[in-house]
Order: sequence, then C-alpha cells, then structure tokens
Amino acid sequence: MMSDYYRKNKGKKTTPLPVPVARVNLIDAPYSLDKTYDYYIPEPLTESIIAGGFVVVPFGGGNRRQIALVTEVSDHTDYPEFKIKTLYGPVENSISLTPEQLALCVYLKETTFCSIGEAVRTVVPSAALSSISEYYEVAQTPPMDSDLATLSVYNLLTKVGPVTKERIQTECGDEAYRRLPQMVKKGYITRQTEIAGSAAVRYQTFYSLAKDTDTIKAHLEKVKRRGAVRQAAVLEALLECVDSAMTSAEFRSETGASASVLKNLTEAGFLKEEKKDLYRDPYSAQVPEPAPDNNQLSQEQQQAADKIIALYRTSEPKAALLHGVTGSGKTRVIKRLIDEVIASPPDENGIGRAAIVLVPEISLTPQAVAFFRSYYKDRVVVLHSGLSAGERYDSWRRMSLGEVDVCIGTRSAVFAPFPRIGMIVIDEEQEHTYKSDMTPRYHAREIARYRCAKHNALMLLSSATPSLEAYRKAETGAYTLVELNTRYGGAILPEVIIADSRVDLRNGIVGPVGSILREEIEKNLQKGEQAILFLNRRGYNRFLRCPLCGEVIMCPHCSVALTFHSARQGEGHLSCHWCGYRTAVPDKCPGCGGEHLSYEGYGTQKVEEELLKLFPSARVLRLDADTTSAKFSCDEILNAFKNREADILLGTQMVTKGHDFPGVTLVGVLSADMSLYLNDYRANEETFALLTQVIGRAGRSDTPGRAVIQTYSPDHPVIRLAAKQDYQTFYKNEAALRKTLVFPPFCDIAQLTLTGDEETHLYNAAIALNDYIKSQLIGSYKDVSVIVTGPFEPYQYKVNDKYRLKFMIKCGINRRTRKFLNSIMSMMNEQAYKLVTASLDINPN
DNA sequence: AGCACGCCGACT
DNA sequence: GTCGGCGTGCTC
Repeated sequence: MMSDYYRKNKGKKTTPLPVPVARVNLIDAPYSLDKTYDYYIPEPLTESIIAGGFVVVPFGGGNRRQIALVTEVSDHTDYPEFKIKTLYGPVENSISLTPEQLALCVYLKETTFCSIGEAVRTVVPSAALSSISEYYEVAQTPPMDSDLATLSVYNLLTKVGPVTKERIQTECGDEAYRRLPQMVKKGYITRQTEIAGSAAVRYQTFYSLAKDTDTIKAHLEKVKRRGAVRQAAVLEALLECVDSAMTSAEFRSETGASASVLKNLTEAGFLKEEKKDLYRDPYSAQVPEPAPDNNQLSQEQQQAADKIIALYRTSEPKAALLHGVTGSGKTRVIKRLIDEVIASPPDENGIGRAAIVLVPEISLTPQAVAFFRSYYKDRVVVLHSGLSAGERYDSWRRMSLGEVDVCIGTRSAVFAPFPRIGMIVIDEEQEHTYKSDMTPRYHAREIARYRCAKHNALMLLSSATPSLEAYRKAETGAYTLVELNTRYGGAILPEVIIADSRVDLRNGIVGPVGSILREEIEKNLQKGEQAILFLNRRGYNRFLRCPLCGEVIMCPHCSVALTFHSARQGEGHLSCHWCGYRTAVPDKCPGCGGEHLSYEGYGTQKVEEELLKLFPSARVLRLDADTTSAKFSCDEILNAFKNREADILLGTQMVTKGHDFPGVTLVGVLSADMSLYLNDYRANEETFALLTQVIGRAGRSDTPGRAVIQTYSPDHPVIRLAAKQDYQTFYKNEAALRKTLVFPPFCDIAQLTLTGDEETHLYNAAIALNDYIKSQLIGSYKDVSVIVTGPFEPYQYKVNDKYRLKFMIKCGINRRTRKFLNSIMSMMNEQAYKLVTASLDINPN
C-alpha cells in the first residue's frame, strides 16, 4: 500500500525533484482540506500554467476531478515522488486572478480564517468562475432480472438522458441513490463530469411574485401553518427582495429552496417566471439624474478638499478621516476628490486611476449613482449583491478592462477589480454593514486599507459620527483627520427637547408617544408641517424595567441589559447576549424592590395604530421592512412623503439616511433607550450615531426644526451629548470606558463558534478545546496575552437542529495571535472532532 | 467533503 | 459465501 510505504519512509529525507510543479488550493474544499497541494505540470503545458490560473486536478483515492487555483509555480516539491500526481490541465476559457487578486485571496484566508475557495468567490463574481458538474449516463442495458433500484435508474436515464445525482435521488429514491457507485461498477451507467463554462450566462430565468402583496402575505401565513418551510422562505425572500425578482440560484443560496419548490409555487400561480436580458443597466430608468451643478465648494469644504488632495498627490498609501457634522456637505468634497483622481495621468499602458465609493446599504445606491452619473455619465458602474449574476459580471469586466473609472457599491464593491486604484471612499464609515456576517467575515475597511497599500492609493473614511476605531486611528496619527464643522448653506441645528418618559409613566400616560411629543406633533399638524418619527428596529428586543426607579435589569457581569426570552415551553427567562448569563425573571426590582416590572419594546405597526388613534386626521406613512417589499416602494414612500402626501413618516433606520425633506420641521425619537440598552459593547456608540443622524434630519432647510427625544434616562451622557452633537466629548468618554473594560479599539475580539448536531459531542469538543487553549497559553503560546471567556451557549443556541457554543477571545490581532488562533482551528479539524465544526469571527457585529 | 478500505452481521 | 452498513483514515 502506498500509504504504508509512506509511513515507513516518513522519517527519511527525500530529494527534491527538479521538475515544474504547480502549488494549488482546491476551490470546493472544506476548510480542513484547504491546504496547498503539489501537482506535476505535464510537459506541453509548462508555459500555460501560471499563478492565479485555474486548473483541473485529480484528487483523492478516486481521482475525482477538482478545480483548483494555482497559487505558485515552482521547480521543485518537498513531497516524495510517488505521492505526486500530474494535473489534467487548465480550465478552458477561464479567467485568471491578477497578482493582486491572488494576494487578496491569501490575505482573506489569513485574516478571516476562510478557505481559499471562499475567498476566490468573494473577490471574483460567481459568473466568472467555472464549476464542475456531475451527471450519470446510460452505458449498457442491465439484465431484466436486476433489482428495482437499478431498473428505475436505468429507465430514468434512457427517458431523459444525462441526469444529476440529486435528480436521481428525488425521482428514484434514496435506495437507488445509495447504489449508484455499484451500478457504475457493474457497467450499466457511467458517471461523467463536466466543467460548466464561466460567463456563459446570457439569459437568466427570474422569478417574481404573481399576485399582489396582500394575497401573497395571506398565502405565506397559510404555508407557514402548513409547515412548508422552504415555500415560506421563498415568499419571504421575494417580499424583501430589492428588485422583486430572483434567480433560482439566488433562492438556493438564500433560502435553500430547490427548483421543485419554485415549480410548485409557479404552478400554484404565486410566482411567475420571466427570462431577462442579462446586460441591462439596472439604474438607467430608476432615479432621474439631477442637473449637475458646478459643485461650488464653501471655503471650509475647499480647505478640506485641498488637504486631502495634497495627501493623495504624495502617491503613497494614505488614509484620511473626513469628519463632518450632519449636513456639512461631505459628498461635495468627495466629488471634488474624484475629479482629482480620474484626472491623474495614465500609466504606460494608458490606464488611468479609478475611485471606489462604498455606501452602507443597497437602498442608498440609486441616489449615489444618480448624483455621480450627473457628472461622470457612463463612466460610473454599480456593484452590489442586489444585481443579477450577469449584471455583476458585466460591471466587473468593464472595471477590469479599465473602461470605467468610478464604482459605487456596497461592502462587496471594495473588491472592484480596477487595474489602478486612486482612492477608496467609505461613506458613513461607522456603519456595521461594512463588516460581512458571512464567511469570509471581512471588514471592508481592512480590505480597503490593504488594497490602498498595494495601489499607493488613498483611503478616505467619511462620517458625521466616526467609529471609535477610526477616530482613534486619527487621534494617534495613523489617519489624517479632516474636519467640517459648519452646516452647509447656513442651516442651523434643531432645538433638541429631551422628553423624560418617567414623568408620563407616573402620570399614567402610556404608549409609544409621550405627552411632549404629542403636543409637538399637534403643533405641526396645525401648521401643516411634516414630522418624522423614528423607531429603532431593534425595539423588538424586549427587556425589563422597573417603572418606579426607571432602572433596567442588567447583567451582573456585563454592562448590558438582560434580554427577555419567552421560551417555547415553560417560563421565559432573562439572558445576557454578551457573556451567556441566564436567570429567571425576577418578581421584584433588584434595585428598589418595586413589584411591577414592565416589559419594554414595541414595533412600528403598534405605533402606527397608536398614531391614528391620537391624530385621526393625520396622514401617516410607515416605512419599514414590511411596507417596502415591492420594487422600489421604499423610494415611492419617500417620494410620496417628499411631495407632502403625508404628514407623518414613521420608520426605522431607513428614514435616517440620505433624502432631504424640506417640509420636515419635527423629528421624534420614540425611544432612545432601545439601542442604549442593547446587548452590545457598541450600544453607546450606535445610540450616539443614530441620535446624531436623526437630529440632523430636522432643520436642514431655512425653517428651524425641533427634535424630541423620548427616554427613560434623560440624564444619560450619551443622550445629552448627542443632543448637543458633541462628538469629541462622546469620544473621550467612550474611549476611556472601552479602555478600562478592554474592548475594541483597545483590543480585538475573536469570536469562536463551535457547531454540531449533537449536544454531547459539542460539549465534549468545547471542554477539550478549553483545555487545549489553557495548555497552549501556558505552553507554546505563553507569550500571547488574551482574555478567554467561554464556552457559553449563545442566544441562538439551537438553529436548524444544530447547536452552537461560543468562546470570546479578547486579544490584539497580529501575526502571533493569528497563529495561535490558527492552531485552535487546526486542533478542531482533527479527526476526533469531526462532528463539530469551528469558525472564527474577528470583531463580530 | 467524498471516497476507499476493512471489519461486522444478515441474507440468498 | 456475499452483500451492504458503517467506522476510520486520507486526500499532493
């Protein structure tokens, strides 16, 4: 046996062979298999196999054909000759990664602990990648007396031709599926593999809703009751979908629904199929381009622009933080900088420098695109996950070829494949959406920093309320700080009224709209002026408060509120999302002994009802995930409000961004506490950012505005400081707090999650891992200083019949700690823990 | 992950 | 005897 031979000779030194070898990583390999493998390059191909290219290799005992990425071409290998196989050849008609993209993939793997395949899929659009498909074909007729399974497979194959094994499983049953290898062995059928070409997608079938929203929602309820999980997921996905149409591939990845689910729904008349042209421009007709003005800058804006331009002209990797109060015209400064970037002289190949502008969410791209297109016309492309595979690939190719020079997009656009980047702008830099919550769990800021270093480009972070991470970098001099302190056009900040909800409570006024806010809304309605009411989305989280002293029940070990969970069976309990602490619901307030603890937290719908009760004559528009299901209805609602078709706009996050409403003179925050007592060390930061933005919504025009903030903690410094828009003091306080409690930016948090199907295995693995970590920290990794908490059961302890346990590892991320974390990952990949998988998330949201 | 190999019980 | 189930180990 080969492996026996290898075991026997393992100790002996092997002579490296002077032969061309391709060092590759498999594209479809699980993390535990994502290592480099060496393959001989056959003689005639020595010229055509290059690093960054994709090849087909034989892999494993059965020499299965696998697609692999060549990471290096070498003239020797350290492996014994008998172990090495010869690669089959390059993937035909395939793209190659540029050296930068290849390096980016390796960087992603090292920093986010993903596989190379996962990295490749984020750096390159899926339409550009080839994949291996497997199918079965008839070979020879089995004898008539063969078993039923064999005959049914044979019949299927003769009837419909080549078929995938999944289809055999659904049509012929598990028994037949299990016995496929046997049938192949007997020679009745053959297994074929085919490399599905890349970029062959010209047309794609899109599915969209065939009935109106209400009918669909009614059906959704029915489907849910019936327990048809996949159908429900498909309908929900479509209701939430930005352009209300999705491809079957998107359904599969987002909901796990197979084609048959789609077929059923289509036949039942709830979905319709539609073939769409791939290369449409998703934004051509959507938002009218504003007339380009001359982008006249104020003196302050000009100075800011000059300072950043000077930085850009050094042609060295630089980073700047543009901190401008709400309404200070940061976009104009950015526009001025893009002018500078695209006017840079082209290189020897005639390729100029390009700019990438990132925005926090898809719904903000249409306006941004319209704004920049008004200046740069068709030299602007869009890139975000709401595009179809073809659209994405089209944008991507145009950028690769250097045909365009501005890219607007969400997080994933940070990978825009421009051959020469001049600047990467991250707008609203503090937004959590810049951190990916799927593997690879990267942060766009880190990728931007890496790419700017490679391109000698400028990274520009822009925000009214910078993240603590960014501002600290600015403070320590790593980023150049550029500030805009005056609101554009002389607009003044609104008068901020902090409404103490405890007073209402004592006077028996209950409900989401308190007495002060009621009065102010009344005034507005009388004057015919508009109002925006803001409700934090996370208000659905329920926590306990004592109405007597106003105290929220906190975790005894953390500075966060405990969240109420109603268990499916039995009593509810309180738990801390942060450390995993759990306790029964107390019957008295632990602070003052008050006996009537109240549950806090309500949704937009309830508030809408309340508003209609309080102000029967008011026209109310609601903007949240429920009302923005159909295509562009978010824009429709906002436009209707802008055209004064309603008096009150009630909504979630969405109302805080973009869009100017000249008619709005009142802004109300229904409960500032909801985000304040969020189970997260970033609660203060998020609350401050949120309030600052909301307040900035009022009083943009010449009419002075008012902002009412309802809170149970009227003296909370975060609320006070947000009311004054005093970022500096907020930063100083918060930074001091984080420093003493050891939280980012003063450390990094590596969140390690163990997932398994069985609780016993999971717990055993967690215990073993805990021991391993402890032993390493007094052994080989004695030098790394970390704070480890865990294992604990997270809120989502059981999801989809899988259990998970978490560890929190506070550390400073550097080469050494990454190595330590890596050793943890490889320890978990050992044979003994096969039933448990580990994943790491650095600085999770 | 997938697959081969090898050892065990149940059956023509 | 042989088929097929499942535990174990390996993939350049």
